[in-house]
Amino acid sequence: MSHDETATMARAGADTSAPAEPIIRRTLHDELLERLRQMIVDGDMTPGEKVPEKELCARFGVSRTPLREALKVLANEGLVTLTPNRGAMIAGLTLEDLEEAFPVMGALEALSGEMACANITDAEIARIKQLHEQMMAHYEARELRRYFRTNQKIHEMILTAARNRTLSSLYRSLEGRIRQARYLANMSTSRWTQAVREHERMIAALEARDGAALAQILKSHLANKFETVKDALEASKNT
Amino acid sequence: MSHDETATMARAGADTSAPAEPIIRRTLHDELLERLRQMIVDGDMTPGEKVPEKELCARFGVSRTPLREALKVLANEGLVTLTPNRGAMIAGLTLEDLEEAFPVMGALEALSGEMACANITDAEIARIKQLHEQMMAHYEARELRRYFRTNQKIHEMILTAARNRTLSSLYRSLEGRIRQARYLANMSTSRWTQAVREHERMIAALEARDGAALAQILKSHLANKFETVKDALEASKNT
DNA sequence: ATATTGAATTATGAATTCATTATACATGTC
DNA sequence: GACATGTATAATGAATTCATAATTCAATAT
Repeated sequence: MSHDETATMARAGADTSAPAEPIIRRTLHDELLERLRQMIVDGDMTPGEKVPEKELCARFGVSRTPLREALKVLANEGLVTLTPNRGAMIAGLTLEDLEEAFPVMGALEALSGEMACANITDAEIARIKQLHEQMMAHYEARELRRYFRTNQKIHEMILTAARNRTLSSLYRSLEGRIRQARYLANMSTSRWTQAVREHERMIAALEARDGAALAQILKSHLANKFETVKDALEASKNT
Repeated sequence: MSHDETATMARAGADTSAPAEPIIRRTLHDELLERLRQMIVDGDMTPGEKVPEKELCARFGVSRTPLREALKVLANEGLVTLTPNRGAMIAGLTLEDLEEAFPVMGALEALSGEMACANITDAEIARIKQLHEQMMAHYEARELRRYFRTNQKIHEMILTAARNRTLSSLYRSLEGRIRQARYLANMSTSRWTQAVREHERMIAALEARDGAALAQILKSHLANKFETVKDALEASKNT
């Protein structure tokens, strides 16, 4: 090392006062948690299915410890049920669960709309309108899958505009549980049309920054969604 | 065994079709989870404090595995923060956290009131009125501690009357985090009086089963509570 | 042939062990 | 004397091991 290092430290070497960016280090269980949650929510593992501890360990190349830690957290979130000495199962969604979850989601979604109107920027509104146009195109083309993804993005953005992480995290947690139900296929044309109309009213309320109106629309929009999910659930019961 | 056992099975032996009551067996981590949560919420461990894994293991007489499983869940709930290789700390409640949590709690509490009015039985109303009388007595006697406990019971009962476990669990989770703040001592007399008045209006709305009114009262009641908690937090910051 | 009991197998819950990382302290250099 | 570097200690994350409970399957009795 050169003898004049301290005197010239700030000259050539990296600026130690602005430490690049902290290396993000994650623990295994945290990584697993995210992946498993994604798998369940995306339907890679269907409700009622046992969670094969051993297989998953092999698949992810980890030992049982972090996997089981992740499972405990998922159980706490309600995505899996954990029976002592009998391991983990993917939690199924009963009709009662749905009937409980939806009013709560309604309240949260309404709040999200209200707060979004109070905090959203013009740029964000523009971006949402843009997504809305995209979504309408998917509707015209009857591309259910893409419609759904864009739809979800819009709701995500409204949630983000509410600027409330507590709200976001609670809502996402509930939303994730619903998504398991795979209700997409069951959406009738009339419901779809209705949903699109509601979305148009949403955009209008958002532009006017009319929180109360947006809250109301979101609430009824969710009721519509509830019917779709309920149909799908009852249909799957009969298989 | 007697030869006529199958024919007379229900006679003398235990009735196998109604198996008494299932033995409730809990896992260690589940037990720990509950205890730790209680300890944190009750303030036995103050925010910022490190969680001494080793010591707790000794205290509860368990190994680190179930303890750490419980800590992961608590971290997910937001009660502790878990930094890789640096262990667990009791999560502190910043002012921002509070400002985020309260609107959400408001929405949930309002929903709770609405649903309670739709589902509550006369017996439950009677019980709540009884608790209310008790609480008023504690108010007159200026017994803050007892007042608070009875108060909490009343809110618990309303939540129960809403008949929605999803709602209950979300609300309790938020409520628990707030309770860390130890805002009790800071309640001014005027606020206390105000709170009592609000409670009287609550009871009236509940008896009339006026969901909208109760929702509104609960919401503003919570806003009042928010101010108290905020004061306490700011006061503790200055120490 | 069917049902029930008991042994073998499998898998889970918990403890222990191992390796890695952070913290505390001491020594050396400027 | 202050700061940095190196070393020792302690604690954490993850793997492995161990014990116990559940499931499976075969054998026996009805």
